[in-house]
Formats: sequence, C-alpha cells, structure tokens
Amino acid sequence: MARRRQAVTIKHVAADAGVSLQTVSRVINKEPNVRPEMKAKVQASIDKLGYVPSIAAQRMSGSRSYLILALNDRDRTIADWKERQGADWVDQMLLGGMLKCAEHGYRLIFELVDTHSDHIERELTAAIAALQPDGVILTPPHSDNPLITGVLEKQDIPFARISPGVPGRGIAITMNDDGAAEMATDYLADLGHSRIGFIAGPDEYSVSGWRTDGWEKAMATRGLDTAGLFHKGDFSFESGREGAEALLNGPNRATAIIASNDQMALATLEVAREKGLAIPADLSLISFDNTPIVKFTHPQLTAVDQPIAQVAAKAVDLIIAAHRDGEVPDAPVVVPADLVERASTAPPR
Amino acid sequence: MARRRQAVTIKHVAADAGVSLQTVSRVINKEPNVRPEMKAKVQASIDKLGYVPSIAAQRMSGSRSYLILALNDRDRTIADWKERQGADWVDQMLLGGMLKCAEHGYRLIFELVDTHSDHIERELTAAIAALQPDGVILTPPHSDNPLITGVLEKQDIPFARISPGVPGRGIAITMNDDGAAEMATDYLADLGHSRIGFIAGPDEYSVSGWRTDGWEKAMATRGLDTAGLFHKGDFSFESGREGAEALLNGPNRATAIIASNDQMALATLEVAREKGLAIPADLSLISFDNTPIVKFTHPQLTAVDQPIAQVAAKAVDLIIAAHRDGEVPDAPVVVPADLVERASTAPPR
DNA sequence: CTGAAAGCGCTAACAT
DNA sequence: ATGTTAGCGCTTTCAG
Repeated sequence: MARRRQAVTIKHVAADAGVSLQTVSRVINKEPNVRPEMKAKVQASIDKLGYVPSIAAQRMSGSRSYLILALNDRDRTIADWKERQGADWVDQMLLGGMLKCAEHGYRLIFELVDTHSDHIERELTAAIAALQPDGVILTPPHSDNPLITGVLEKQDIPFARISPGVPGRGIAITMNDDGAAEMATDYLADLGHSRIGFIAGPDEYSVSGWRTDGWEKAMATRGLDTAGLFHKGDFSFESGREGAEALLNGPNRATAIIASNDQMALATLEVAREKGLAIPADLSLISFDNTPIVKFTHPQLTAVDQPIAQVAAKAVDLIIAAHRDGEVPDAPVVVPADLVERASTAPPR
Repeated sequence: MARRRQAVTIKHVAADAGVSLQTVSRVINKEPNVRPEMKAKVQASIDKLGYVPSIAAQRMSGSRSYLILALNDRDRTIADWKERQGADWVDQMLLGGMLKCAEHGYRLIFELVDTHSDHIERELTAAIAALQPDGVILTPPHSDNPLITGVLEKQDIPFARISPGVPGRGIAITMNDDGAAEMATDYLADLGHSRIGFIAGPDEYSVSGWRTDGWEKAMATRGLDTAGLFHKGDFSFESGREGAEALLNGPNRATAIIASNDQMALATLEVAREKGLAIPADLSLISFDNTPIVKFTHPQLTAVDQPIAQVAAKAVDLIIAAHRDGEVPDAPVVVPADLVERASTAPPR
C-alpha cells in the first residue's frame, strides 16, 4: 500500500498565508496573542486549502488527542447484540456522546471491556497506550471497578462515572435512580395501590440498590408494608419470571409491580398472562427501562425513561472541560429520569 | 492539563532488550529478517514492560493508522435513535465490525455523514485528514454516492461498499437481496398463495430495486399476475400504511404481503388489524428486516434476516487485506440472507 | 505579538 | 540479520 501523506499540512497553510507554522498553530488552537488581521489571514488560507489538522500529529506533540473513550460492559453488550434484542443503552450513549463530541471537534470511540476479566488492567492500559484518549466515560458496572478507576487515576486521565455506586475521584453523573423509583412508587400509590411489589437488579450494578432504596422510602413514607413484595433478580428475563411468580403468589399478592429493567418487566407480563391476570386491570406494571420493546408489548408499558443520551452528552462536556482546565465538579451531577405514562398502569380493582 | 507522554515507548523496550529501535519495530510489525532468539528477547521485554505502540506515532511515520471508518447515514440513524426504536443495523455493524477489527488489532470508528449535504466532500475529507483511516466501510445509501466514492478513490483509500447499486471501484459486498426476496416469495407461493403483494423501499436505496426484482422474478416464474400487488414506499411507517391500504383494497386483495423493511411490516400489521384481517389466517406477512421488534409483535413475524454483522466483519477482513497488499476481489462478495420462519405466515384460507 | 528550533514515538530507506 | 539516519505534522519551549 502506498505510503499516504497528509494532503495539506500546516506548512502549506503557513506558506500560503505567509506566516510561520507557529502562528497557524496558534490560530488552530484558538490561542491568544494573535492579531485579528493575522488570524483572519490564516483562517482564510485554512478555508481555502481545506486544511484539517492531523490528530495523530497533534497527539504526538501536544497533549490532546481529541479522542474520548466510552467503555461498556463487553459480555452484556455483545449478548444483547447477538440476540438482536437491541442495546438501547449503547444507542443512546452513541447518540448523546457522538453528537456532543462532534460539537467540540472530538470523536467518541466506543470500546468493550470485560469487567470480570483478570487482565482488565492490561486491556485498558493497552487501549490507553494505543489511543491516548483525552478522557474516558465509564458505564456501569465499570463505574465502580477499582481496577479501572485506578488505572485512570494513576495516568491522570479525566473520567466520568455514570451511575457510580461509591464515592471516588472522577466526574460522577447520576440519573437520580432512587428519586425515579420513588416517583414510580408514588405514582402507583396515588392510583390507590398499597401492595406495590419491586423486582430489583443485581448488586453488581449500584443502581439496583438505589432503585430499591427509592421504593422502600416511598413505601415507608406512606406506611405501606413491604413484606413479601421484594425480590432480587439479575436483570435477566428468567430472574424476572421468578420475581413475578414470587410477588404474584398467594391471596395477598402484589397489585402493582415495578421491575428494575425491561427484561424483567417483560417476564412479569408473561407470568401475569399465564396466571390470567389482566394488565392493567388486575395488575399494574412499571418498567425501569424505556427501551424500544416496551412500546410493542400489549399493553404498552408505563416506564421510567432514563436520559442516557443527555448523560453521555454531559459526560463529554465535563470531560473536555476537565481536560482543558482541570475543573471537576465536586458534587455528583444529576440528570433526572422521567416517568412515561402508558397503558400498563391503572387503579386497583 | 498535564502534558501526557507515552509511559513506555519503543526506546524503553529497545534499551531493555539491548537491541536497536528498528529490531523492536520489526518484531512489532511481524516483519521477516529477525532471528527467533532476538525476537523472543524483544517479545519478553515487551511483555515485561507492558509496551503497546502508540497508533498516533505509527500513523505519523508508517502508512497504517489501524483505524477503519464506518460511515452511516446521519439523518436516518439519528432519527431512529431519537425515537428510541433502536437502530439494529448500527448495532449489528458494530458487533461484526468491532470484533473483527479487534482480532486484527484495529479499531472501528463509527461516523455519521449526511448523504444529502452539499458539503459532504468537505465533511468526509475532514474526517479523513483528521483520522487517516486505513479503510472505510460504506453503508447504503452512501455506497452509491459518487461524491463519497470519488474522494476515497482519489485519496487511494481502500473502501467496502455494502449493498452497492451500481458497479464501481471498491470492495462490493451484497446480501443477495434479490435472492432473498425470491426466497420469501417462493415460500409464500409454496404455502399456496398467488396474490402476493410487495411493498418496496425508496429508489435511493438500491436494495429496494433488487428486492423488487426478486419478487417479480419469482412471480413471473410461477406465472402469477402482479397487477395491483405492488406499492412503492419509503421505509417509513406511514408509507407502509399507504402500501397496505392499497394492497388490501378490493375483492381481489393480496393474501400475503412482503414488506421491504420492519417499519412497513408493522404498518401492514396495523392496517390488517383495522380491517379485521387476522394474521396469518387472512393475511400472511413477511418482513424484510429481522430487527428486535418483529419478535414482539403478535404474532411474531416471519422475516428475512440480513447478516449485517457478518457483512461488516467481511468488510473489515477485506479492507485490511486490501490495505496490506492491494488485493481487491474483482466480483462482489455475497453473504446471503436467510428466512426466519415465525408465526405470521400460513396457507391462505 | 511572532518566529526558530527541538522533539514527540515510530517506521522507511539506507547502511552495514 | 541488524543498526543508523532522517523525517512524518504538529506543539512546546525559548528567542526576538
């Protein structure tokens, strides 16, 4: 393959504008100490020649690569893709992250890493060495993986932790999961439900605990009993079935259920149908993911909508700011979730 | 932000192994003319120090950036993401493309470009200048955009065209769309249908024409009349409704319909329900996308499954080969689609 | 405010 | 089979 050189480099621009390389560089990087007329002249040449800096060269000398790495859970993502059930989380991250990156002249590079792997540090170090990203976005469960955050801290790379479970360095961004669970519980209680069941996610994801907390708090505030209304699942369809079976068993069964993700909500739907329970007449159901499929169930599911795109965009903004002037918000940034009302909720019989 | 240097460079490895930089470079690049013992010594140092080459530096001197650009239709992808209906095509491309890239030590960079934009050449040139990718994957409708292929040809960058409509340079990869449409039509005819309708996609996507061709050929082969059985849509739900209305009108209505994508299939489902037609008893339906949602309709849809992941993987393989030794397959590479039988097809009444 | 020089990490071309 | 030299395109010193 032919050795490919940059078509138009900073040299061409400098020659065309009749200035030194430095001046061009200063204009590109929006540095001060350039007279407006110089700047205009250089900019004219840049536009004329269609010059675009090579990020490889920029990375070589300077400190910016204009690359942001988004790390997602490998097994989970691949499994979702392979089953062709979509990966809404990934889509929304790309939507929010890529577009925001583009605004800043950055690129988002999407990477999969295995959180359970014993060579996770090696994998991550390799990705960083190869790409030299200006920042990293961590999604659950990576947000709380000390092996990952450790590498990032040591290398002094700005990183955002989405829905982190424990305090720590890095930019924390949450979606107010406990508040959202509380809101969903309140919504059901306001409809008249008192037997509101909750199917939780696994401890590995810290959002699981928060969502549970929100439900518990709302129930406690209203003085509602939670006995026999809680089941811990693992986000899988099968565990959702088990949860639904447990909560819909006996005379004192739940009349409403909040499932911590879409798969477990779908499973609950299936179990309810098997038991001859009509939704929403006999059972109200709220999903904790507003993924595409909850609009294709019968009835369509009322769901907590997580603003993943906005979170990703926020993460990009904050990472770029952190990379530029080292400013990191001291408190977690909150991008609150919303409740989307559809047809799976109604007052109890 | 602190200026971040490579933690461990080729120099460290060379010093540690007691050889020259070049020898290390040769080992990294698997070049010949290195004695096994040297190679082993160098490799030991690489492993010991955890050395990983900087792709920025590799790009600066050599001809490889280890980056492959995947170009998708901007408006369409963003629209799908925003409606949270998923973007199965994108997911599958990432699945196949990323994993295959990883095997080769490459990275896939996902980009959105607007095919209708008048500054598309500028956009693309900028992306290429910034990233210097070793190859580009073009998806419809970009595969046939002469502005895009022109830039790539001129810059001598290997590129794959997925489902290209017209011959041209670059690596062509098809999914045998006409064969798949023929297969779907035959499947329905074998069930006993003779009034098999077809809702086509827009001309902008060349697959639309091929799928239509396949249907027409199958119908002709069996001597079946196609009058009143064809409608051209634009892949949108609304156009699918129009198509279904047209094909299900009158006494001589279609008893089976093939929709060229999932949205139009869903629309057909809705129209059928409105008309009181049971599926599959009164109407058989085949979707031309096996996206997640077709498994959540009632009944689940029989669908043509397009092997997008395999196509993307194949594209990566071929691009890397082309970049390495300039070898480009002279005939289009075919990765055939399959028919997934579900519950939306049955013999006519 | 602007320019000249040095060097980032790596590989191609040319020695040896 | 191995080492040496000269850049790639850009930014960071450091001089003017």
